Amino acid sequence: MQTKRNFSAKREAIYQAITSSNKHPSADQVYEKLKPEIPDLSLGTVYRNISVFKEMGLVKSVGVFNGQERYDWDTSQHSHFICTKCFSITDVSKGQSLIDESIYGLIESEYGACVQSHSINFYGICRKCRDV
Amino acid sequence: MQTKRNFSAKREAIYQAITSSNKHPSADQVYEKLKPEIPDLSLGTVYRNISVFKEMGLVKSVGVFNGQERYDWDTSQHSHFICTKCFSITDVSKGQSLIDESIYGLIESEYGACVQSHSINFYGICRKCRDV
DNA sequence: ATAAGAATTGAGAATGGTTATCGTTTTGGA
DNA sequence: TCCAAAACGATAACCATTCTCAATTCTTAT
Repeated sequence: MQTKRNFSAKREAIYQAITSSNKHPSADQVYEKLKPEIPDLSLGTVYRNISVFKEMGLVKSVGVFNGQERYDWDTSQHSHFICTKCFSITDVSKGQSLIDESIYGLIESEYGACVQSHSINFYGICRKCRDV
Repeated sequence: MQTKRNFSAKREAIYQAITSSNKHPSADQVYEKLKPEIPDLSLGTVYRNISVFKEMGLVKSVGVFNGQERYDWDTSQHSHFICTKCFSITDVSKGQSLIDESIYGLIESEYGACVQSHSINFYGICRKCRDV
């Protein structure tokens, strides 16, 4: 019954850093978070392993905000709220579908495209930034 | 009755390059498009003027795809289909709202955030790439 | 245990999109 | 015309990300 992943110590730490919160960190944020406990960690290693996670389907990109790509360990369909001031990202509408996916068929018939997924982002000012 | 913008020749050309199609070009695509007719155009000027357009509200960002920011002259609410192979961007659902904006209020009450806008992107393979 | 080969890593160089700098040119009033 | 502001080209700087490569660490068969 060996389902445990066979990750290297650093890969495991990077994966934990991403999955241990819902902050949707950038590569650099993962790096800064781990630096204290793993002083000999290289930023390149963080990027390299995030690429691995993406290929494995364990992690996906939320998008590029403020110049940095942000990552999400929750690959199920949900939306995000992005603060345009501090660029914090919050999960929204977990479990509920905000759009009727019959729109996929409409787009396919109108444009001849093959629609595979969609993303919905909300933008505004988060509570913290608003309370300043 | 002087509503004509007072754009410099190059600013006007850059604006025309963006508004004359629905391709949602990147800065570099604008530059390459104009280069033949304006040989002494600088890429920096393209970036500079797009920033001006953004500040004026004439143009907004569609997002960063394949490492390049893409721009849209149509600032009304609509969605986009992005081909994950060639990164072409197509307008979708012009005129129709795909989500119930009452969700704005729900997000605001649940997270204390101030929601100002949203974007919906569809991803897949466009007709051209599919027909290859 | 051990050796060979594969996978992983750190350090730093390279890349590429975007922004900033600066000296020059152009523009638009007074 | 004259002057200040705006816009420009060229290029350097910036910064997130990717790549390179030699060194290190795992795997696994023997």
